[in-house]
Amino acid sequence: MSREPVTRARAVAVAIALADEGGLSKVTMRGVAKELGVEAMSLYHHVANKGDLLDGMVDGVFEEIGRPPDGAWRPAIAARCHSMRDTLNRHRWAVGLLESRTSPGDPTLAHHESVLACLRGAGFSVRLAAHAFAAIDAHVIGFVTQEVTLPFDEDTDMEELIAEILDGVPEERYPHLREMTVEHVLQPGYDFGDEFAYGLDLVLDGLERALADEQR
Amino acid sequence: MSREPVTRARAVAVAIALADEGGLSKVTMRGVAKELGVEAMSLYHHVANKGDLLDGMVDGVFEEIGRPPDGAWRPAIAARCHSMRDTLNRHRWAVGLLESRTSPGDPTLAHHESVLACLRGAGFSVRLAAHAFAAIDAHVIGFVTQEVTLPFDEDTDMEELIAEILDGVPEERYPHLREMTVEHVLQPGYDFGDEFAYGLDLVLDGLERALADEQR
DNA sequence: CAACATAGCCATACGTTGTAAGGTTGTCCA
DNA sequence: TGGACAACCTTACAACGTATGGCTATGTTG
Repeated sequence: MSREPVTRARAVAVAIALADEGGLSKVTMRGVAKELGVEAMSLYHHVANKGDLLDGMVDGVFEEIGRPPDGAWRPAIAARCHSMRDTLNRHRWAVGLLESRTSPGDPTLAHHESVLACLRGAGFSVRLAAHAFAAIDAHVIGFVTQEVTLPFDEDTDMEELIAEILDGVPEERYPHLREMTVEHVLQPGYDFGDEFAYGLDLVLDGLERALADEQR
Repeated sequence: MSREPVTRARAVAVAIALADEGGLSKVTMRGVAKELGVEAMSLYHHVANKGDLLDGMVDGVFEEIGRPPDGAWRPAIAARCHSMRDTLNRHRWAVGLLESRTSPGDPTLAHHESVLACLRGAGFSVRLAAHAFAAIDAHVIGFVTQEVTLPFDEDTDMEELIAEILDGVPEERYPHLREMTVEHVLQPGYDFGDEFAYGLDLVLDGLERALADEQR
């Protein structure tokens, strides 16, 4: 394919592209190598093993996530959370990797550092910043996990999907699930993605209050 | 190993046990079969394919999660969230499966039904119940995802781990990360798990307020 | 009782995976 | 000129999911 020399960065970039278009299962040493115009074993001169390649992909994703901009902490954090959600949705395979790879590289650490800096700079104590950090990322990661599990393939036949869903959710057995599906989820204009901002506000509201308490 | 006839339920149970002790990668058709005293292909008379087996594992996990008990909604929901966290921690492979398997079985649907029933029974409107449902599970799933990624293997040499961490988090490059590690995380008595309740309260506080608003 | 269907299990085989071990080629410096 | 080194390749292996096609008990039916 290409003729530039192989590098770790190029291998990671190709792996990300492959995963984007065909899921994580498309990321094989042979597949990445072929895309680079090279044989599988040649990759081992640039990455230690497949795990190392996956670690690189995680770092690549974190590099894409916008850091909290300057200014008041709340809009700054909200912006980076929305950016994180967008990025993780653009790379649907990434949420899964987050929890299997446990050796963060520099881009990942640097991103976390920037979030922490934003909070501490806004007057959060170390303790409250720790609370905030965990709660905020839990919401983002958890929400995207739910989002990625939804049975939408971006272009699915809605009629058909609806029939299928209602078929799998019989009235008698799951009355409340059914009620929510029919009266809310299937209503025109409903978008599960909107729940993201709602939940995020819940968390940020609480943190705002906690910060005020702390500074009282 | 065993001589009772193979069933889907037994296969799923063995798969869960294997995953618990050695991670998801120990779950192979051959491995599960051997544990049942049978050859790999025999499993296909009881599960459609490996994906079906994994779906069964997810359902098995949801069966283990306690449903919201009777009584006031807030303690009920909190109890089921703590139960969910405990269960997902007992089966560390499960969070990863949640987001890759998209065809919930009856135990999974029934569990969600029970949560929804709790909220609706407490007076949540359909719309607010939808907000709550998404926000609550986002927190639980997201938090456990973070938890599972932590570099603790339940019995790791702390001294060594600390040195390793501090080595990977140089003062100059990640001052806030360093500060948090040294002044907070590495302090005696610190337990990341405690952040779970804090974040959950943030979410539940917000929902309580929203419910009050709604009923005003 | 004989004939046959079915359920449950197994043997063999194929293509794909990660990667160990070692071989080839080309470039650059002593 | 020679020799080190980097980049790449070839071959090979064990383990994976599963398609295909058996085998063998048990039970059902004429």
